[in-house]
Amino acid sequence: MQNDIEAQEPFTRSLISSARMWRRYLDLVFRDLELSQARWSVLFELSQNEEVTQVELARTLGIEAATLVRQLDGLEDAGLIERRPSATDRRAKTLHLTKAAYPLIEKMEEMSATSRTEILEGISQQDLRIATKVLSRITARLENLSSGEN
Amino acid sequence: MQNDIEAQEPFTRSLISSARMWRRYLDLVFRDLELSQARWSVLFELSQNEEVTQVELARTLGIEAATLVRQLDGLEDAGLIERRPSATDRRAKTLHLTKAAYPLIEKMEEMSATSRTEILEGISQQDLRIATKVLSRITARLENLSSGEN
DNA sequence: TGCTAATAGATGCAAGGCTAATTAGTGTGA
DNA sequence: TCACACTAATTAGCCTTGCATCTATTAGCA
Repeated sequence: MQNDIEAQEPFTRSLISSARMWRRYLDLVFRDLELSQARWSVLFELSQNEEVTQVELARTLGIEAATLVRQLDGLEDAGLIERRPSATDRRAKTLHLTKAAYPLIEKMEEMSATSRTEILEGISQQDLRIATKVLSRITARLENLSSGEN
Repeated sequence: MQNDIEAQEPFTRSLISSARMWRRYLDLVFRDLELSQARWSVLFELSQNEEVTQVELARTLGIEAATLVRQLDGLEDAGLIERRPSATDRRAKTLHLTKAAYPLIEKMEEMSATSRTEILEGISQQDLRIATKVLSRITARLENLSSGEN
């Protein structure tokens, strides 16, 4: 079934290092805006789906809730988001973008799309679709593995 | 040419988060050996290609030389590698595995292969090959972009 | 009802990554 | 040959992430 195990090793290396390099490149691109890739992804996710709680947001981002706390602290200090007490659960807080966030998000989305196109240039839509499918599957699998048998 | 730009966004997200999760999983798997994914990848690369200098190794790993320094410090403290002065350039040092490293590398390679198979289970060789190709291409592209236009 | 489990958010600490700056050594062009 | 630019390794300081732990609150069950 897995008779081509050798082919798997380069995959891991490419995955981890390309992700790191991509992140680094985005940090560079966003530098003038004083925001990192990490914070940008929080803002972007919120713009797609506001009013969520921190745990929910952390889950969709695939990071720990504790990690998110710091990003939110920074974004709140920068006046880009607000935490409001949840109406239904006094432990929880819901997250909201401020007015200041919208133009920034728009600009970052542009910059991010531009570099994406730049980086993915020359890769066929077909291949990209397959690669995306493979990566999603891996994410799902790792989610199971990490939580399941802990 | 890029008439399906929308399809690119999910790719970035999947890439960055699957890489993060994969790394986390490997850290967990290696925990008993007191080594992390980061250090393991240094050892593995050295086992493929010994006698290189730090800059060279950093380049093949896709990390900054400054980042590598700390990994090497740790590996040297653990008695797994040695830094020796280069014969041809007094600024440079060449890297070497110690005898203690080999059995450890073998064991880690096994563990790493096992989890790889586990994670990639159910993905066709064909798709995996395409995904690998896409990732390598991205790595190459990012290398150009980051160095080229500073 | 009242005790115990689980959950939401926050905090402390360590690892890994990056950039900027420092030190030592090479190389090159006038 | 000598001054200046470049390169190899290192250090310091910052950000992102993770795990472990804590507090407050909720929810489940006896």
